[in-house]
Amino acid sequence: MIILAALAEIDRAGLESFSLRNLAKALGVFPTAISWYVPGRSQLLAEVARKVLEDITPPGFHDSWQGYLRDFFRRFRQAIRRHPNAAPLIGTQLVANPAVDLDFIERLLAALAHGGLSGARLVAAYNAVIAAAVGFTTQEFAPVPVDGTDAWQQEIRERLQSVPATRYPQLAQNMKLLGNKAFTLRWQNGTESPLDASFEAFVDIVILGLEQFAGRT
Amino acid sequence: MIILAALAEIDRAGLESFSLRNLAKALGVFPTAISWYVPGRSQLLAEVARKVLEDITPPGFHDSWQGYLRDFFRRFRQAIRRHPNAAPLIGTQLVANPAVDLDFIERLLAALAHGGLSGARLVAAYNAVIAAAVGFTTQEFAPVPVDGTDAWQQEIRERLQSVPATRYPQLAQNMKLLGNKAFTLRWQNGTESPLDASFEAFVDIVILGLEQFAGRT
DNA sequence: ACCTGAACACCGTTCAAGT
DNA sequence: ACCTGAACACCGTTCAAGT
Repeated sequence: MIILAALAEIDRAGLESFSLRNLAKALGVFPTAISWYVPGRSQLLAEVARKVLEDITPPGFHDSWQGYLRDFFRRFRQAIRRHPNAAPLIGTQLVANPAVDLDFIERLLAALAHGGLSGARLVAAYNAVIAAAVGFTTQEFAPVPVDGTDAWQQEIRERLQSVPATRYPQLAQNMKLLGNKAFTLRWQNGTESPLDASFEAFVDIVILGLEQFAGRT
Repeated sequence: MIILAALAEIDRAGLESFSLRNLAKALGVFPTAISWYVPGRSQLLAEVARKVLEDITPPGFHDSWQGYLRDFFRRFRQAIRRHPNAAPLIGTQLVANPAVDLDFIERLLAALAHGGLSGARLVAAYNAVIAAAVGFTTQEFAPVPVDGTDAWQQEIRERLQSVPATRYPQLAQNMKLLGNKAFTLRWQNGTESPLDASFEAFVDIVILGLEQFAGRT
């Protein structure tokens, strides 16, 4: 399967240096042979994104719709954790996938309907769940700049430590908690420094919000 | 300013076809002249992403921390709405920006602290807000595949309409509400078909969730 | 059906040279 | 300080040709 080979290439060498020619080389084949299997580069990457997210539909029964959502969020993150180099593909390629997994959507809608949602509010809640899952994971596993040297890391660290407490009281006070743990204040991504606690809290927040949203008339 | 020129190029021709050589041509200059101003292509795109998100810090005073958050979410979306072609840059380039806007972070933390959060829970809430904003907008404005022809659109539409109601009751029942309005079931993105109502509901859900999260011991 | 092989129009980045 | 100009090693995609 050419999609698996492409994903393996991305896992190995990263998305930045991925090319159809390198893929062809890895397969021991001429560059132009790829074109026979795949209509184009972007379509191949879209297939890779789908491959990464396959099998995230929570199986079996759950004690509650909240439990189902929690299970989904964790599976979604786990899927990207296995292929962090492909993370940038997720946010962009998921737009409108003709062969999207209808079973997945049906079950997610069913869970939300079980929570008391229907109609336009059900659709809004569905979008909220997808947006939340995509947002956290793409951020957590977003690639560090190629210039991610030690000097570069040190610079961010020092910049955060030397923040003036008079102008930035919250930043100064929570400096140690924020460093490498808060989005836009990190020098490593989720591969090296996972945000487990933050993710669990995020899932809590979204589910709590959905509960309230469902409870309102 | 070269960053503005790059952004204008992306607005005009799209991110897919953006290249340093095209940018040079638009500036009436030799391709290699670009290298004098910018260390590399990816750094330039990172600067573009920052440019798009500048001035999203809500100004002045707000009646509540919830109001502040709501204002932020809307401003964030508005910023991307102005440059939808640059949307794919947001999710991936925001990782760890050395010259990130500290004023923005301080004020967001202050708003959340005002809501009763502190310490690790404050950091988690901060991450939740960023993840939420990034997630919805990158999804909403994610580029349609280059193959987004009429035939392609028609295919998704028909596929959704012919869903078997026995196996997919939720999908079948909410078919009209989901088509072009639910993530992964759209054939247009936010530029042509904005998800205003869904976004406002999403903001509600996140803020409601944060209220609950802050209220728990 | 599947791959080779040559070719085309591009691309980012280098480095020396000009002014 | 700022740009030219030539060059390098790449890239995706085409199209005809082979088997």
